[in-house]
Amino acid sequence: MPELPEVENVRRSLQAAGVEGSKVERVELLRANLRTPFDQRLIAKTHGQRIERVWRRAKFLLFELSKDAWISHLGMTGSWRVEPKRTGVGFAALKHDHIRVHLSSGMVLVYHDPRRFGVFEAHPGKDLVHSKWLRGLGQEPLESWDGESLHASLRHRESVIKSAIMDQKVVVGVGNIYASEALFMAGIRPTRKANRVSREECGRLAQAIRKVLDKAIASGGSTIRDYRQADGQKGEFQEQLLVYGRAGLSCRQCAQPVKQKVIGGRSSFWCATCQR
DNA sequence: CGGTAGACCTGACCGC
DNA sequence: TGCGGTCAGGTCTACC
Repeated sequence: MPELPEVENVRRSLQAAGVEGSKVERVELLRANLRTPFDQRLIAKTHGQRIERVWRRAKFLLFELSKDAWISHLGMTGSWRVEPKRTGVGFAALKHDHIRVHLSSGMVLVYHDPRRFGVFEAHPGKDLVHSKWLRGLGQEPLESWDGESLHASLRHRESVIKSAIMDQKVVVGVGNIYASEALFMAGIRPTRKANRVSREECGRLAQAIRKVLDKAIASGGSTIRDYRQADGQKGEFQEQLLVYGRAGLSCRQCAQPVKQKVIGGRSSFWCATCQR
């Protein structure tokens, strides 16, 4: 489900719900694992700590606590939802709710994930740079990153450009939807070899990546099926998609039918006229 | 090292 | 109504 814009909107909606500054009473685990087994002892050690800051690195949500930290990844279908303080009977757990974080304010943060490709891990100490999940990640596209930097990473790449920009070592946050979108915006075919994308084209592509991610963040992300912000709101960027999911429909730029094919195992969309 | 197929998991949808 | 096949926003691993 979630690429950078979706994760960023979850982060903002958690922030808006007042999660930062609240105290963790208890993390209730409704099963033993997601993609990886929970370390119950490490998680229990975070009871009583305050959530100081919720931030994001790549597609990871990071909860910085008083002493330790939690790392959360939403995989394909993960979501966090905020259940407000409730007097009397609480909320019933839904199918696929796996984690309930009880805050002392009475608020409950619920992690829901049907396919369980997500990750939830407590990390001892606040210094997350050594976490195995974050090690080796490339640069944040919305910070100091540009076409030069992209060009340098792609120069010796033999893979196709679409796979390359989805590689989190090259640049983080771009997934299957925004890869197709950015390549369309830059006029580059997804099947082109990465090392055949010129410096100028890398400039346009880096710009396109930044632009599409920015716009998607501003629209609350793309809700294709599961994705929700923590307050339950859907995103709206799916209305503005140029090629993703539009196979056979006419290109918004030239009216030719949009093409679709599996590239690197993922469904990919492009316009053969507008993209070279 | 780089590249790619397969694995992980559930649910929705389509054709028979 | 049921069954089998396909597909889905991500990443790890095994293998060449």
